[in-house]
Amino acid sequence: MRASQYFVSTLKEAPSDAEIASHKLMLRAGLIRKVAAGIYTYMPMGLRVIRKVENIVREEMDRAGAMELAMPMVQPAELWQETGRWDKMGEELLRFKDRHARDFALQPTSEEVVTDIARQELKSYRQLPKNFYQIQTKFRDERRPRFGVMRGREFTMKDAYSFDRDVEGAGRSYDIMYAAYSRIFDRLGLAYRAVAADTGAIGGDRSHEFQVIADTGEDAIVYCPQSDYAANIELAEAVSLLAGRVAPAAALTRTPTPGKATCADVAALLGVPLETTVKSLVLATDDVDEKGQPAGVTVWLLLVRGDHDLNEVKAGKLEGLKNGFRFATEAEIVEHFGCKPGYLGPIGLKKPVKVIADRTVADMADFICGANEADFHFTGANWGRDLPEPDLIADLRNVVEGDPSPDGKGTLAIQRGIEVGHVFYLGTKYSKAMNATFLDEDGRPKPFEMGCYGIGITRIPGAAIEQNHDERGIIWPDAIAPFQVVICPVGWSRSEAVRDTATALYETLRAAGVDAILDDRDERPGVMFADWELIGVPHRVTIGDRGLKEGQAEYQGRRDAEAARIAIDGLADAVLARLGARRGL
RNA sequence: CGGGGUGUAGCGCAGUCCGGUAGCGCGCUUGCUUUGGGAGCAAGAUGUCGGGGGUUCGAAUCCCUCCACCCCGACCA
Repeated sequence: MRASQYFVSTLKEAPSDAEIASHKLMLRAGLIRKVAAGIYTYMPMGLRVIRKVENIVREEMDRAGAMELAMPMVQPAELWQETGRWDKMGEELLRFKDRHARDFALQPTSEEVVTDIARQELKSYRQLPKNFYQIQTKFRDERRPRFGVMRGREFTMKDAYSFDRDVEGAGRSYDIMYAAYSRIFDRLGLAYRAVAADTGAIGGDRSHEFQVIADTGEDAIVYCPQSDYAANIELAEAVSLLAGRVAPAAALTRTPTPGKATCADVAALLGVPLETTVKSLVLATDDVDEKGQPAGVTVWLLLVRGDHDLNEVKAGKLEGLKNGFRFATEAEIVEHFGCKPGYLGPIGLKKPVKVIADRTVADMADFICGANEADFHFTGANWGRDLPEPDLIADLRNVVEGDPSPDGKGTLAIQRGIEVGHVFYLGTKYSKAMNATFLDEDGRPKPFEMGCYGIGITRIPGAAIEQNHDERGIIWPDAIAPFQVVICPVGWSRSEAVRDTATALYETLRAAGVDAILDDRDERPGVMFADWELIGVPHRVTIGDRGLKEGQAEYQGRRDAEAARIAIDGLADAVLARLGARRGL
């Protein structure tokens, strides 16, 4: 490609609505242009990156035995009504009517359509397993699109759906996809981690997220450097930090703590470690009777250690809370505790509440908690002696750096990550809802065991940039760079020798199958260097009269501090060798 | 959806408080000079001041209203 015939559109300053590095750099490098909130045009330079990502994904999906198809972006309401998602999904599902006033939706995912295909096409266990995938535009009408392509409304996703005859088969399909995803992210050249994830409303026990490691990631991922344990923060199991409860050593004492409403303030006032305090969180559930009518409110007191945070996902899985909970109102709190928030605790309740203690809290002795009286806390509180044992002991908190790994093999570390892939065992949720069955060996119809597997294609460039950039711009991994190498001739219009040498190198690289771009725009070197460093091309060859006089050109890797000199004699081979080293050839 | 903020040239911004008919930098066009890290000089082009309504002799500026976009939060099979 010759730059003069291509479209290079860089900006010195980023539009003010861009916040994070990847968004700013993608706009500045001319990869994307915004059309509306969360909706972007992929400019030629950006589309090259997307295509390279797609091709790697496609190759590995095909290698894993999946088959590509393309399902419609516009899907009829009828299919979505079969699974109930037409009504259950929120406004992320963009619904609209056609000219005949029939209801349609823009697909955010395609379980319904693919399950419909399966029930029509897959009649026998002999046809199983099957895995269908597509690389298709998705639409989710996010309440708040942000971060450019990281959380857009329109985006491209690779979504795959496996169909198996039984749970074991579905497990094999899942493992095949897990392995394919690992190959994909290896080839993309990104630092990533596969972590166990919460299975959400669908249930089941198999779900992994593929997270690209980046400090700016939205997700917290937990892993154990000493073992293969890895999970996202919602799921990561927090064990008790205490070996067991020790005997009480202190007397229960009502202690004045005027104006100290937080655990940190109380600990500071009393000159004790934060780890000796207990934090009280009050939740409420709205009960219903057999007829579904409102039947009062149950108030729950959740206790975590002062330095820990409540994990709402874990709380939401507990008996009594799993049908939905909310934070209690101040009126409900006063009614049950006789006190406003800030000095709440499990001792001296006005009305009964359900007490759930985190595992660590349940093992604590001589702890500090609110006295249910403004400006007072109890010190020296002990289970059994000063208050009844909790109604339930559960894992309620987020793990923190340094916690013991739940597999007992070391201590946990935490990194930030950007979710770019997700593999998920679905079971028969959709096949049962849509009556999608096949005839098994025994001649009986059985619902398909399904799995779904997504990769956020358009999110990957953003994640790659978050992970790999510097003050000058993007630093693409070779596999997804818009161009592998740029040739920068200094003095294109005034030196025939430069022109000839640069063109010869370009032709040779192209003939060797290298994705090279020749910057024949006749720009000054500073402009060329700044543009290609911003765009993030990983390799650069500079050719100028100054070097030619000495029979030399220059090579500089995007991460290199300085350029290296290369003899003109054998230039193409030397460049190919450097590209090969990075390409692993 | 709750809270906060911003809309002025392709991009970044000033001007708004205190009303007088729109400006700066970058980019763009032309010419000359320059030529290894975003060149210099000169001459130019580019605006429904987000839309609508109102007040006023006069509105980017004051008032009302609608819209778009951004940030924080909530939400995110």
